[in-house]
Amino acid sequence: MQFVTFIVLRDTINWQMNKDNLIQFFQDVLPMSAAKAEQLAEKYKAGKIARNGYLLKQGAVCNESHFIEEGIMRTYTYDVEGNDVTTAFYSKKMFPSDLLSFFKRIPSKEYIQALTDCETWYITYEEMQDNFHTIPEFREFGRLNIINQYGILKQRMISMLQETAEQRYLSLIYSNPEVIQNVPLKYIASYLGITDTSLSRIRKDLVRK
Amino acid sequence: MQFVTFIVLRDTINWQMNKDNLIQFFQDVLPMSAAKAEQLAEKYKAGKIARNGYLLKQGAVCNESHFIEEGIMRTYTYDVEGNDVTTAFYSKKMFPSDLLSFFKRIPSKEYIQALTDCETWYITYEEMQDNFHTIPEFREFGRLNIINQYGILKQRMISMLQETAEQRYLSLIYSNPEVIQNVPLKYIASYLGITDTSLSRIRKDLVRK
DNA sequence: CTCATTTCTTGCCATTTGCCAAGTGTAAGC
DNA sequence: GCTTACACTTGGCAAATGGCAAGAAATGAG
Repeated sequence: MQFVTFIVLRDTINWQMNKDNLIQFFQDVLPMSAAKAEQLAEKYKAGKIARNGYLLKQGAVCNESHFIEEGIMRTYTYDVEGNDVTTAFYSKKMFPSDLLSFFKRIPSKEYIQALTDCETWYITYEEMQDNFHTIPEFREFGRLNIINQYGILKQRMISMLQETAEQRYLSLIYSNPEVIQNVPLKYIASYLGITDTSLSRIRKDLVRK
Repeated sequence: MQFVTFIVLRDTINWQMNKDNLIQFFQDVLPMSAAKAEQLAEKYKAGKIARNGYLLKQGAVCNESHFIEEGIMRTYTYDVEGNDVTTAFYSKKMFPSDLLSFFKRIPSKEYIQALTDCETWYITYEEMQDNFHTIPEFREFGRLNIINQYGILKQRMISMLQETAEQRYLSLIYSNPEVIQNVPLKYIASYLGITDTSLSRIRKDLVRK
């Protein structure tokens, strides 16, 4: 319903997404002038993925790097028993992508799925390579962005080592409240490394406290 | 004892480490001629860290990128309760480093400690930056190496999500048998995300099987 | 609106793991 | 040799989590 309203507005007043979030993101990752950030942003095109659609499927080579303007996505794979395992959630201003597949040009092991209707800014691998070669700031941004992704992943791994499922759940609420509102509990549970049954109990206990 | 013998050899017959492992590593990460790989390897210097010594301490900026020729290291931090949490083990042909600290020039949150006497090849941040600017293959190697580290970390996180502690222990034995032989059980346990008591029991059960 | 499906909760019981403490074995220093 | 750490194992019990199944609640399709 919300999305329908949005479409109407779009058609009626010729609304279009602006790149402010993207531009700001460049500047947050790597200090640069607004003009330079706008120059980088110009390379990105608008994309849309409908709810339950896929940005990437297992076996395909990830060929686009997306920045989420609006919506929520998740990445997941299947474990040896065939269970669906959510490895990450992405919302506004995040970069859903299989870096390994994208940069090494190898088939991805995971799916990237839209959990709500999504709008993104994206650039293809070839375009990114071109820009890497011709714009030093782009190259540097790309490198720092990978490092940041690495840092996020590392933090997540440490939290798996040393925090209880309840603490991890609270951290997720704090860092990504949108996800809690919009995502089925079973996905959140597998992201936390527990079953949906256990997560349901954890939530019950939290209400009591 | 082994190490003492080694020193004697070194002094007696003027033995010196050769860079074959390092050269091979460059070629494994990024296809290139042997001559080019040797050129990159020339930039690296020999380093030694004695058992229980530190390659990096919390609060310091990681300023060297090491490749392990011989020995075992671990990275660890302290959690909120002050417990020592091992986040990774490194042995031959691996890259112990805090990438986040190294590339973003920020204080590290972790310690990198030698668990045995170690020999490495290393390069400083400044040297690496110079080489990035002047040798395209070095830049490309650096980027792919980061991506590979990201892939390793991701695989480890997925294993935390979907495997039991026993499976993770067996995987570690398979992938890094040296570690099992040389590292106190408590470090291995915290790496696996369990207590040393639990790991001891898991080992007992494995013997029975 | 109705029906079917999915999502979420709950109870029961088994398994895993944690916590604490005692005990054994081993290596290093005096 | 003796003592002192340290590493590892083991037992007992508590807490966390999983597996299974039933049922309630919410959602979606027609």
